[in-house]
Amino acid sequence: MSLAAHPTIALLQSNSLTMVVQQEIERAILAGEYRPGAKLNEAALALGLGVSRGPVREAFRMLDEAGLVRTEKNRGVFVRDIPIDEAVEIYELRAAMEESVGRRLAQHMTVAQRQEAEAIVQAMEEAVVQRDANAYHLLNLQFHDRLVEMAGNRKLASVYRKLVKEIALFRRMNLADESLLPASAQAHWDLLRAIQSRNPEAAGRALFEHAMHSMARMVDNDLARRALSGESNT
Amino acid sequence: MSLAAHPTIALLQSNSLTMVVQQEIERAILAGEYRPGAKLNEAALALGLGVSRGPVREAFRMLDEAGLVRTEKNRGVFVRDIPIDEAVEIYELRAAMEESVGRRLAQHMTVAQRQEAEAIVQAMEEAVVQRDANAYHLLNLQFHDRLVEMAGNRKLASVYRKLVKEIALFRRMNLADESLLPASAQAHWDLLRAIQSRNPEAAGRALFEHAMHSMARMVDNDLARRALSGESNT
DNA sequence: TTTTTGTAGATTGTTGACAACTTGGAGATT
DNA sequence: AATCTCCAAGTTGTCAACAATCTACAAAAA
Repeated sequence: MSLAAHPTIALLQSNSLTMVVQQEIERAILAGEYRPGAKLNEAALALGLGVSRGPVREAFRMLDEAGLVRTEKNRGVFVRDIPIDEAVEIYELRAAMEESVGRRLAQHMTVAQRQEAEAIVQAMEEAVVQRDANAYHLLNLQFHDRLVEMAGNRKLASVYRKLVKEIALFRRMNLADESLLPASAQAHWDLLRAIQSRNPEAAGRALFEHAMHSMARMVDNDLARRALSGESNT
Repeated sequence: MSLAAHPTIALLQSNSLTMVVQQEIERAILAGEYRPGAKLNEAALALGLGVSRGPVREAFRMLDEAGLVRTEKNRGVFVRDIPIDEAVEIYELRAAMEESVGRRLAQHMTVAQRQEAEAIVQAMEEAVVQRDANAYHLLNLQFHDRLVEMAGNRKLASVYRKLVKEIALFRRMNLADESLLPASAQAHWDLLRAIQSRNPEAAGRALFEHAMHSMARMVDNDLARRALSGESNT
């Protein structure tokens, strides 16, 4: 029986109810269907998904460990509200990881990989022309995700993706100013050029600076928004 | 009611049964009471801890997400057996993080922090004199953990600690050759000197190289052991 | 009015029971 | 002997009920 496990079989094997529930709640959170800080009601979720509370609770424990929700004993589970300080910390960590990615890619990136990355940046250019900030944002995520994966360190890729999910929770992460998109697209061509230079230090530094730059933009956005809405901190 | 919550109260609040169970299983795994690959029996654990299977299952989901166990549907939960490839990946990621730590420490480490770190290395020297490889190992872990914490990025510290736990699962991680300890202690003085130089790049590189060096030693150890016991791969 | 106390309803924490699945072996078949 | 089939025991997956806790509101006290 050494049939290469049929995909459907693998699907059924990994899909305990808990897994399905976990993925669904995670999807809903990342899609913004629950606001940061919102309370997740066990019984209501269980009812909505047609399962009992057991699997929902198990899914909660996974999401808690992953940093997407926070649990208060006897009070419930809440979508995490990432404070700006933590968002900054995540960006800094991510920058360090991307630097490492840049170094590795400068040494090992294949032609096919470079072409794939170029295709994504090309698509970003089109999103810029069409003034589609949302599409641009998704392509941007995809670009960096692909680079990280191409670096060939699965553990790094896995941690990176968890960080990206947490960042997505940051309240004001969202909409980049449309006028900045053209420059941003160009910056991604520059990243590819730096990698193509085959100079690990230069490529690493380029990706590092790029990440720190986008952190700075996030902080600016946050400060501006905070000033507008007259909030104080958090 | 702004009494600073009494510690005991805080304790009881954070300690649902699930948390207690999770910590206990984690402790047992990291203490080596269960071999990598060993099966964890839900009912037996629940009985042993005096709780029902629910909290045990929830703890399993947390440990799975943390990478300490692996779950196979309908078959059970097993202590993860980290393959050498993944151990290498973790070391590489850790090296990138430590480089970042070194840079930050070179810029911000206080005198008190430096003295604390020096005290740890001093204790390492004593462990060397006493040929206490176990104590040395613990001090080594503590040294790096403190440096990471001193860098001031809590997210980085949290991810770092998770990586250290996973590495601890690697079968052949353990016992450093006793004859290598003196040189290793000296290497830690060198790390502190590099940080003290206030040159971020140099300090980062020093910590990076140190981490990569200990990865290389681990790989060598693994190869040697594998050759001895006539295994092939995994 | 303001604060405190008490209580009902809602929610979470935990448990035990049942269903579904896997595993290992006894007996049948080749 | 080797292989197959089937079954029983053990284990995990899921559920529903009960216990413990929190929350909100109304009534009582200051």
